[in-house]
Amino acid sequence: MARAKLKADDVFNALGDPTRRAIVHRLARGPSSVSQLAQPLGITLTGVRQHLDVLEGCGLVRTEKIGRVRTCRFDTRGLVVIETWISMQRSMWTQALDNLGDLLDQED
Amino acid sequence: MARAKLKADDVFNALGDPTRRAIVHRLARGPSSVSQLAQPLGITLTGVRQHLDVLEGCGLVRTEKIGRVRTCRFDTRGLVVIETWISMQRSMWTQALDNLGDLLDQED
DNA sequence: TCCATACTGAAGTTAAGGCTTCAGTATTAT
DNA sequence: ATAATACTGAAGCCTTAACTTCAGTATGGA
Repeated sequence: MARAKLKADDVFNALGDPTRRAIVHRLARGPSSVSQLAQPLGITLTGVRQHLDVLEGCGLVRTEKIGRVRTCRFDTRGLVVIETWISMQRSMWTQALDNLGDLLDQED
Repeated sequence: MARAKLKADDVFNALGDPTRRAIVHRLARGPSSVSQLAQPLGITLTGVRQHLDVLEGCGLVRTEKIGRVRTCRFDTRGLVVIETWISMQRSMWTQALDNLGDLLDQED
């Protein structure tokens, strides 16, 4: 099944949870199995699995199951999505400031 | 009262909510009163107020009350915080890939 | 002065989501 | 073949947080 279009909403929602942020942070340092992720987090494998679903769904993590081990990797696609969102807000804001400046220049 | 240090955790948490993202998006286009924010969102003033507290607390919005009107403005400080977090993860990931490459080169 | 506007704060409701347990399945090791 | 490992899925618990109502306060206009 092909992956649906990645949404900034979903990425922010995913990173809004501290445990998921910890997982991303961990995976940025290198790949890991589900068990390895679970251990330092102090939550069950099931809990980790649920977070991985969310993270995979928004392009922050990719996973691959080989044998009985699922290997999880950092995925930059999710980051790209929010980087785009952020620069969008920034440019709108700059634009708004410019417009205000123009108005002020026109005064008198 | 001075503002506490801004945390990436708080900014992501703030942007994890669709209504708050809508508020930020709106304010990036220019300042707005609380009432003006509430109207298109279809929630009460009180609801908006609560979101503004969160957004102000993490440096995504600044507000200023003049007379009976509170004017809300976009604030880029919050964005800077997460931009930093993002580039941190990216650089860790790049580093991890480099290390892997070195290991592979050493083989044989 | 009287009323409308613009917001604020405390308190309650409710739904979502983060986590668990438990009972599986599939894979690897002995 | 047996047992241990590594994970999965369904179901439920339970806290958090997004929202509301309602009863204010302060400001601005007629």
